[in-house]
Amino acid sequence: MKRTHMCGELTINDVGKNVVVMGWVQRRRDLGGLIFLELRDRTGLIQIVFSEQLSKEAFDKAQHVRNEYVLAASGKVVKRSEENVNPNLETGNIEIYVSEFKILSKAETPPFMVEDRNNVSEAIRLKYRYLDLRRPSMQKILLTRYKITRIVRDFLDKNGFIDIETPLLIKSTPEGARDYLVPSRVQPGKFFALPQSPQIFKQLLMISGFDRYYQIAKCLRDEDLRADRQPEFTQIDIEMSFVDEDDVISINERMVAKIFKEILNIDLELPFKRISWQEAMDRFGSDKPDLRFGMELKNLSSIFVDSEFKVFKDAIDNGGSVRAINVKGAASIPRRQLDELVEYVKTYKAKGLVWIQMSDDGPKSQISKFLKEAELTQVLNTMEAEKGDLILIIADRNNMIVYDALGHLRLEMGKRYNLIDENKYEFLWVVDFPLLEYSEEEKRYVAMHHPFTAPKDEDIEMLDKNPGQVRAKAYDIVLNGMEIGGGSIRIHDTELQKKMFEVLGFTDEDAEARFGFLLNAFKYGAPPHGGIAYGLDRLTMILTGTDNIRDVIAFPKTQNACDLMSDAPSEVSKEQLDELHIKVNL
RNA sequence: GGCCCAAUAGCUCAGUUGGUUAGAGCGCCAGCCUGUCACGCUGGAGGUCGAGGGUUCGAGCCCCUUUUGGGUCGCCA
Repeated sequence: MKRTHMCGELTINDVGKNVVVMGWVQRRRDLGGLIFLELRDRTGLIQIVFSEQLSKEAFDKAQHVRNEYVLAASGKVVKRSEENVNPNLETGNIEIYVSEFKILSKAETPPFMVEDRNNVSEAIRLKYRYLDLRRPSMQKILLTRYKITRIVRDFLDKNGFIDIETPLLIKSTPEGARDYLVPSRVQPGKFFALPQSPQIFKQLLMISGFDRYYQIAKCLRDEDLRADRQPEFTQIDIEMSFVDEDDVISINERMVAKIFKEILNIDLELPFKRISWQEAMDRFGSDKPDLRFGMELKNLSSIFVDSEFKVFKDAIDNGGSVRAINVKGAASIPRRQLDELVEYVKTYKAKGLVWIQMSDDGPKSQISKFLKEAELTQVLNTMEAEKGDLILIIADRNNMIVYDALGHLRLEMGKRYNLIDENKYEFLWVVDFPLLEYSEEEKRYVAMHHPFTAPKDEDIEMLDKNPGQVRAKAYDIVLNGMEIGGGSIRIHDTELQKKMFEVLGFTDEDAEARFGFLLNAFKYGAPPHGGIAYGLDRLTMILTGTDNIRDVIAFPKTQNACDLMSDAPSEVSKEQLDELHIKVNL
């Protein structure tokens, strides 16, 4: 028997045809003298019918068929009578009268039913991932993922980009995330790293003159996992020569618009909004603001410069600030929930949270007695507070803590009060990131993006005296509060790159040992270049409406970075270790 | 590394203040059933209550440790 049709593709137009379908048994309904099976393939379901009249042999065999058996069934497509139509099934107006069929493969009773309404725990799903992936919703997600990459390849191809592979076994450059290491058998005691991204190689390809490059590239980072983070993930990696920020941004906007048009049939308005990193932090307390709702941060510092309320004044005097959000209509929040919010902001290192409830009897706050009448009035004016509102204030000596805590609080309150329209797609570019940030841990400046990001021309002179103030030619593309991609114009000048390494605290020897090959390459004529990389997994999450990165990856890892299906990672034999000259020290 | 949540039948869950033989739905097995479509009816099998220790006359339930899964902070150039 040769398959003639896919199950879900049969229609009323096929009535009368003799067809052969193949697939898995979704469900069996045995009425005694009549057996209905639903047969499933990736296109959908079709009901196939067995009875003694149609074929005694087939009917007898069908008695023994169970769920998830793999069948080939041959028979005639028949229109169902009016009263037997199943409106819940795509193919519900037809069925196949089976004259002959073959069990291609038997199946044990699966640990869970292969159906979307089944609410099976993720651990079980991951252990039997091949069964989980039979479910239509999972098939749809992976199909969408495939469509996205196809659109991307199409678009980039038409715009002159070339897909070039870069190596997986590369030099470890201990800057950034923790590397996955691979021991070298040939060179005892030495290790490769798996790439955190193809960053340096794509820059070298620009120096090689390929002009426009892309790759759907696996990236590996040995860091802890999150709902949107896997150790092994995929980037849409792009690099272009002879471009500035606007060039990169505009071609990417067109690509993203094409993806949204073809996947969701949504026409995005171009160009996307652009705001500076500073503005994003000031207004939203985040470098990836969710623009689907307001509740913007307001700076109250000027009100409290001479305040008698120590907490606020102290924050301001020490270079910090006092900022707040207004949660409209939340004044009647119970005390217990306010206490929870205090705990919530503490997870972001805020020391406390001041609230003002705009109750019917006027403003109520736990710090009322510390506030002067004029201060309160100014706060309420600035916050445009009305009866029924809840003002939440955070002060700290460290502005980043104020931003971070209040930014997360804004998101949390947006969620709690249902202010987020799930059908909206709010894009923006966040630009003018700081080039460097000071690391308390390492007591030095570290690159905010990566050490190859170019500073803005007008800020280069500050590199020596005021490195924290230098802005970068960097841009992130943000959608609904998620960073879906980021990139920059790169340094293409040996001297500037050396300068950058110097600011990062590398000695010449360090820089030479780690990145000497790149510095060398710059010597032989490097074009100005820049690019971007998207998180394909996160993009797919948004386009499929999932909030869990494991759902958009066929075979993902658990929070402990394990594969529950294959049981990786696992121990290896002594022989394998010996060959690699590795001794395990537990 | 820290904090929080969860773990009881194949799956999803209930299980009262610590008290008789741990339940339900789905699934599974058997029988009946010719228009079902989450078929129906009848009957049946199925449990190391994640693991280890403790308290107690008595532990699914309380305490400690631990494992696994999830969320999160740190971390993620």
